[in-house]
Amino acid sequence: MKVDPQEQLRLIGRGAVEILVEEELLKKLRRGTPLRVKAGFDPTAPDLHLGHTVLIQKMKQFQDFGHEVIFLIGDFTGMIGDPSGKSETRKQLTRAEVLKNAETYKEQIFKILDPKRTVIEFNHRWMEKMDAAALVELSAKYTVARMLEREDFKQRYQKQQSISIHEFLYPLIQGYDSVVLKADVELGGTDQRFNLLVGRELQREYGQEPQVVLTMPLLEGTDGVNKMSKSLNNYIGIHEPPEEIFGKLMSISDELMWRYAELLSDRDLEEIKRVRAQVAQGSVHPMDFKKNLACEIVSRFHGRAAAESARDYFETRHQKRSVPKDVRKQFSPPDRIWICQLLVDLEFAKSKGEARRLIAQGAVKVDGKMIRKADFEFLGRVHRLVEVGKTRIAQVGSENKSGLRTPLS
RNA sequence: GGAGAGGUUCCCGAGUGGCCAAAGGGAGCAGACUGUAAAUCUGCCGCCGUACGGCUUCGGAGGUUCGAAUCCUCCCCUCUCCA
Repeated sequence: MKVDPQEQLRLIGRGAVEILVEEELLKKLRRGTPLRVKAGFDPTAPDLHLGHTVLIQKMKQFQDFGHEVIFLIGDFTGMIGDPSGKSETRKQLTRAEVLKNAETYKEQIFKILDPKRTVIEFNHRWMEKMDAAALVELSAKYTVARMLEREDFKQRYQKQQSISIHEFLYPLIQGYDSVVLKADVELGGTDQRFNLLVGRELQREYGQEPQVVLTMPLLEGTDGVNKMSKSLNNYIGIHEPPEEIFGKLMSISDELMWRYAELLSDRDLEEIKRVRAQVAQGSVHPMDFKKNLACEIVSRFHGRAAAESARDYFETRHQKRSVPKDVRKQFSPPDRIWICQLLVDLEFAKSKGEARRLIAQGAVKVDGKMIRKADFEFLGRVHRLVEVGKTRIAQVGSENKSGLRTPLS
């Protein structure tokens, strides 16, 4: 696809928080040769969630314009752990684990990116060979004062929290990656701003044309406050079953829904604005818009059909309050089993004590009837269905006798 | 090297010999209300087949005591100031 540089710039800028420096990007685009666009990812968390996709969609956009995308897995920097947020020293992954995670990444990113225009790199490739002298040379190119400019370091320093020397190496190495890869552009979340700018600085030091830095907003998690992350358990993973994604999207707040629409939807920004106004004046129900948004996102990763059936599932389960046709979680119970034990086995409760509490609170139903006493016994030959709260539901598998299982779609 | 402050349950944070499975807040879960929205209100929130009780937990290892998160010894870790 040949698109006029001006036009490319306009489209690339959409949704971006900032582009440093825009004129430089335009200049690079005008050269007409494919740009090398880099973005780094953590090797420890191969489960991509919607937050990651904001960035990956941007990479895809570059690809669509004919540029080359470098998906950099920071397996060497992973040893350090990016200090943004609270960092613990991470355990080092073995080569095998890294490769396994990389496979998972591939499987997931290629739902979005074009494999033919994507290069997957690992920074251990050059970092492992770097000797102490070279590292000293690299660290001589940056100063402590400048390091402490980084918001996160500054704060931790002020709050009297520890900062290890090796954490300073993180931005340095990430920047050095750009030198090695001769990146023209580096993409990242706004939290990466500092690191990306170090890359510019270092490229200059090494006599290269500095990369353009493009930052994307961080997507808030389902809580609407913190950035989406697995460890905060406020994430929606793209590998999750369609019903799960759909359900999670339906439970975000209306306010957050607009944010998601803006960052995740392909819809025109103007259109979103228009619907928002309609919702405000009451002519469109927010839930309808939310359902459509959920459909759009689910179908991106699972296809149209799956999205439709996820919608059906949602409607029967939560609006009609009945049991959907396809209950994902099926199991084969023994002839008789203590209900609390069963709830633990199904992972509906963490312990029998918790199961007991759930029952006491009226959260547990068997075949649609609320269980009131914790000594209830589930009879494999009689009972068919277990529910906990509104989202946890499992039924006795009709054919399957092989024990607990969670069939894929 | 010296002086001081500190490490508590998922997180923050009280607790300085028994009334402590440990205040309070947050997160989480359930219920009510709803549009499974948000907000709000209520309950739960270490484990054990429940009540009674038992077990494990307050950086680690020992010790004192009828009894320790709380006292003592050693060790590990973090922060500040001085050299």
